[in-house]
Amino acid sequence: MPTTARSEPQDPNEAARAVRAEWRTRQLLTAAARLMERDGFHGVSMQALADEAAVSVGLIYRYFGNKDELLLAVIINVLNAFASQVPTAIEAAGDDPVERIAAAFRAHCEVIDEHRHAAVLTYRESGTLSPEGRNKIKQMEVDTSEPLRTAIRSGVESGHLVDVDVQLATHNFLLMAHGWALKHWHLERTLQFEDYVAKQTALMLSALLEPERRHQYEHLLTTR
Amino acid sequence: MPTTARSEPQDPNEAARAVRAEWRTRQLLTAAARLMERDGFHGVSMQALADEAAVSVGLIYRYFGNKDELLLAVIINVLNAFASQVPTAIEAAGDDPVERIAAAFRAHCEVIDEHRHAAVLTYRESGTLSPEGRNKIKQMEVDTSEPLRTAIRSGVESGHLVDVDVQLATHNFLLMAHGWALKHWHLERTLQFEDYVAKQTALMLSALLEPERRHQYEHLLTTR
Amino acid sequence: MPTTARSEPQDPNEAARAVRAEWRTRQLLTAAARLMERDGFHGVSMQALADEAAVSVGLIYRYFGNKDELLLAVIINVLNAFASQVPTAIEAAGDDPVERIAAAFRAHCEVIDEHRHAAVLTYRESGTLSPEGRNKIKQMEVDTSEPLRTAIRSGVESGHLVDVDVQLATHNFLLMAHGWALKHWHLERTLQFEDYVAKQTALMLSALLEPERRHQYEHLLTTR
Amino acid sequence: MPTTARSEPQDPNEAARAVRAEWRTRQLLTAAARLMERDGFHGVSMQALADEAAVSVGLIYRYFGNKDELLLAVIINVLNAFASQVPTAIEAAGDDPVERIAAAFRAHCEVIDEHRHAAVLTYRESGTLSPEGRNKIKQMEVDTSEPLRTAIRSGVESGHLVDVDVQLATHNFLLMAHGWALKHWHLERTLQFEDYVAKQTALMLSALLEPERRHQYEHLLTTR
DNA sequence: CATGAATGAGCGTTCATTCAT
DNA sequence: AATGAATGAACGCTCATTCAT
Repeated sequence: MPTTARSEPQDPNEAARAVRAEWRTRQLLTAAARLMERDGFHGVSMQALADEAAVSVGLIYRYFGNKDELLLAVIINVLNAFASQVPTAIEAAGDDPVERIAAAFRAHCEVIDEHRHAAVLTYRESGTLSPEGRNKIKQMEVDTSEPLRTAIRSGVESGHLVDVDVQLATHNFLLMAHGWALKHWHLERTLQFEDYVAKQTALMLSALLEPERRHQYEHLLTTR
Repeated sequence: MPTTARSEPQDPNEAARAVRAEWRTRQLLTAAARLMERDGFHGVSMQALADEAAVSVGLIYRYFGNKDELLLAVIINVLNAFASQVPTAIEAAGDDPVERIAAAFRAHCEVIDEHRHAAVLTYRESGTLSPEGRNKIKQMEVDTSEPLRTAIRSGVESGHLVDVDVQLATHNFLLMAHGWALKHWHLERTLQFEDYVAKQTALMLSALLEPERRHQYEHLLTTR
Repeated sequence: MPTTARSEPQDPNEAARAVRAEWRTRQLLTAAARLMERDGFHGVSMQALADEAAVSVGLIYRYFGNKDELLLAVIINVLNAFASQVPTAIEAAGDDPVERIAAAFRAHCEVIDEHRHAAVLTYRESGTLSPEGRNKIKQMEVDTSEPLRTAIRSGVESGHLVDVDVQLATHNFLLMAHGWALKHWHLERTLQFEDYVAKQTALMLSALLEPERRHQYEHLLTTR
Repeated sequence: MPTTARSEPQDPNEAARAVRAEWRTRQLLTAAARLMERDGFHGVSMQALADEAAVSVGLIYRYFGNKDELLLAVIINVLNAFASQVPTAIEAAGDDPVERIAAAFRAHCEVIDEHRHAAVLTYRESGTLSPEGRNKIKQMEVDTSEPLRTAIRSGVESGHLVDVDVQLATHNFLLMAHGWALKHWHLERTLQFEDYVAKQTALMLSALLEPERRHQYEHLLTTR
């Protein structure tokens, strides 16, 4: 047992261990998301999760304090994806306020599509979490939707959009993005992701765009 | 001792019993919806439900075969409210296609507001149901949204609305109606029901209305 | 409320009531025996019994204090049949000791065949009874087998039978009689009641009869 | 740290675990048999069983899928004892058909005496089992009684026994063997195992033996 | 680091029994 | 006499969690 303080985690063993741990965490998170979407949080036993991830039950507890923390981690994992992908997508869209809104919405939809397994958990199982967990999620949801909200606010302020309730517009975009995950039976099973995004973008923009700006965004308003 | 001849096979005892049973059912349904919204289906034990409804555990099983059936009944109860309230509201709106759509949307929102406790369960807990239960719900959701869908289709066919994907438009209206129940933390807590309905109606109509028809519906498009 | 002591239950109302009660008791006992044989004592709920007998649950408790008492009554009902049928059959067989034994065995078998439903309960469910109940049954079993035991003892004392252990011989006859009720899968399903009785009688007598007496009982020793 | 190369794929850990599991199974089976004989299958709760075996309820379910399976296992355990002990005893008896029958009967009685707790369950609780379980038991009972049946058939065919119904004779021997477990109150409490076996053997053989063979088997026909 | 046997609180459900009508 | 709604203790069973190895 070394008694010297080490400020640098430079021991190659330790590095390997960290890599291993990271890999395990991801493996467990993925397995958990997959099982929980299919069977719900309460429908997945720790044993089933261990089997799916090909580890022992005990090991799960080395990485997550308890089952609730695991759920929290799964949800946070999705929210982190928003935090990392949405701003990037917005920046890549350039300076045009409307293009940035469209890009933000598309990015939200893409994250949800990629994490379809876990995305529904946000709706379905958030009530299961501890108050602290719920607050954390709540804060993260506010944070991750901030770029979209900001883009909309900029659109209004720049005069590209009509004077709409920014909060409500954000809410609607998010609703539509999550609507893809809920992918309700109302929705034709034949409706593809690209169609969904394009059509919903067109619909929202045709309501939000200042009439005299519409001709600039024909490519967003037409869906063939 | 009845002195009047009755041709109906209605024993007064039996009638009283039926009333009592109906009352119990409603009492249990309400308690279940309230608790389940707060704690989720799995978070509510039958004992807790019995306590909330001030009856014994055993009695619940006289009215509902098991916990799943109780959830099913709670959900069906909401869907029945749609089935009874939405068509009425549409008829009361007269013959104008756009007014009928607005009335249908408002009716959906009202039912959800009245059953706010139970409405979220449709989203959150439908995965818990048996396949048969889920199919029944699915069919009922399709059926109860049919009046709205028909109203939108009529609007398109009469030329009041632009040529939009009817299915998707329905999906969006429903999403917005349920959005009131999910009433996400994104939504200002100060936004009142009337505001929500009016603003969402205005938003959707401003996207769907044929431009030359817009002036007829200023009262729906303006939200003060 | 009559204050005069009545030693005679001669009130016609009361008589009618007694008849009714007797009828109810028999109805319940029969239903209970039938259901319990099929599903076992624990497999029959009071509700199921009430349904089978077409009465209400509550009524059963007017006639039997509780479920255990009902089981006791069903078993006692069979034992009473032994007590009434076996001595009669023995007397009808005349004075010959061997004929009396054969008649006693046949009578035991007949009672078991007639009450096949309830007879198995003696074996299967006697452990369920209260100690007092079990003692009562035990005593009744000893009492009802007494005539058979006495017949065997007479046979030994009169020199018709070899000097066998009377207790054990009785045990064996009873075992064989109950063997018909248990009617194990070992037993060919084609073996009829008459065959069973005749063959078992022949077997036991061929072991018990004094050799020089055998020719007198050819009709009991031959089974075609 | 094993230094010897082992060609068997036997991990010492795994072996130890198997031993432990085997021990647990036996521990639970014994406790279950003991309690179930005293209180009947339905009279024994899983908690009571856990207490008796000094384990937790949950652990029982690691070894037996449910309560019914446990009962099945207890019964099968006895039947396996027949399957292993009866044929051995018969072979040890040599070639004489009558000696083989006597040995088979004695072996049946011995197994029942050793498993007195569990033996009664075959009679009392077989109705509790699932149809599949019952069929399995039925088949095993037929199989385990086959050696005895074969021995009797050989006795008849070799002319040692009179021309008796083999099936029925088997049934009677089995009935007598189980009679020791039921050990009815009719039976003197002072009758010892050896007496019982000897006397019952003598009784059956005196009925089944060809008269001219009897003198060869005086040691089986005399009981003290 | 990794295992999985072991725990026990808590669940959904049943059913003998009571009692107001 | 007869009903059946109502009770609640007790059951079989599950599963998150721990800990000796």
